Amino acid sequence: MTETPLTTLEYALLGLLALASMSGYDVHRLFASTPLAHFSSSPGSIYPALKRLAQRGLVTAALDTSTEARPRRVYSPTEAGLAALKAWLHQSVTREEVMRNQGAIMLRFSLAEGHLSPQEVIAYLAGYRQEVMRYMEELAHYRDGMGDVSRLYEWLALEHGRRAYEEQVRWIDDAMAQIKLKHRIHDE
Amino acid sequence: MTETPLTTLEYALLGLLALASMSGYDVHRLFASTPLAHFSSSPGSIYPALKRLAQRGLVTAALDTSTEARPRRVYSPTEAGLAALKAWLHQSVTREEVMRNQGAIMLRFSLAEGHLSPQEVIAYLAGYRQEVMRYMEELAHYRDGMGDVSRLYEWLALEHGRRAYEEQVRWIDDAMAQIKLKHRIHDE
DNA sequence: TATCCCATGTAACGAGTTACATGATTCT
DNA sequence: AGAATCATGTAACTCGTTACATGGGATA
Repeated sequence: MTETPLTTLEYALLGLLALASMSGYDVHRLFASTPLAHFSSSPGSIYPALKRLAQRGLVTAALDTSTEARPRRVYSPTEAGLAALKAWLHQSVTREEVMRNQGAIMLRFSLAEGHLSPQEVIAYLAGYRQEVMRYMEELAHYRDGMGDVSRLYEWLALEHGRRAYEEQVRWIDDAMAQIKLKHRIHDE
Repeated sequence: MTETPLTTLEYALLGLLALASMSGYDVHRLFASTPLAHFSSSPGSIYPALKRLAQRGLVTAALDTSTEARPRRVYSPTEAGLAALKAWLHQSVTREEVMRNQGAIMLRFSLAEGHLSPQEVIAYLAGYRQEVMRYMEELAHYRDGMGDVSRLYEWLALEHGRRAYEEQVRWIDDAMAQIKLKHRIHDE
């Protein structure tokens, strides 16, 4: 097998279609109107991605020839598609993602509804927190090696990054608390 | 002319070479060791990018045949290269960048040293602040339209974004204060 | 002797962007 | 009547990623 993994966009599409079957144009409108995950709404990215998913057998297209001038292709995930989505949602946050693919981390989180149990989501966030903390230590170590603050702008840029990660940890803590509250989960 | 703009990576290279002439391998080591701007350190991205810059006449390569086994190609920016860098550094932050290219914003800031006056950097940050505020208003508007908090994870994800932008504003304010302090610039 | 690091590159591939194309329907 | 919107797609292009190639010097 050794199947190549899907792109972030493909997983996003899979997650959306799991929420509700829709056409490529529906996806386009969603991406154009939603500020959440910032994917491009260009047809040149969406339609080919849907096609790829269909070729892999992860989604099926139902032709809606009812009222429309052009037949709308309404996509739904297949069993294999749902399985792939779930497998992806179960992946814990990696250091790599913390550094350069923060979008994927939040995408998995926001698509977890209905696929992961509250306990699993909390475990996911706990892993996320750990990776952020680990990376922040590394950043601090690097900054210590920097020594003088001769180049102010560079130092401030580093501080910018550090603060962003700090804020992430605060958010994680609050998010975990809210999820626990909603589902009446207690520590220990 | 209608020259196509450079990629973020190419501007980063130009900015680094303006700080100090170096070879592709030096860049590789820098990218591999520095957590700052997270570019890939793979040779497949760096060497072709340097080549493109050379073809455009923005950098020149000096062959260092002194002691090395293989001749090192040490790159330096040309006059045209420095001009292109400066033009880029003078670009103010756009809404587009705030949404999906935050890295470029900070890259320009951290490379401004020696190219922009403190006043210009402060103006840059002020523009940055304005765009973030504007975008945050849009986010708030969108969230109000969301209404119920039935889908907790989606709501929390949105909150994550909002907080990140809030933190950015706080950082901008602190950064501006520090720069003003250092250069003894007073308001009004 | 063998393996790692220096230092350069190339080749294949994939995915996203931009721009274009089509044609019906609804708004002005 | 003309413009914008719905709804689909394709083609060219560019850039970055991965993997491979080379070959000398240093290290074990």
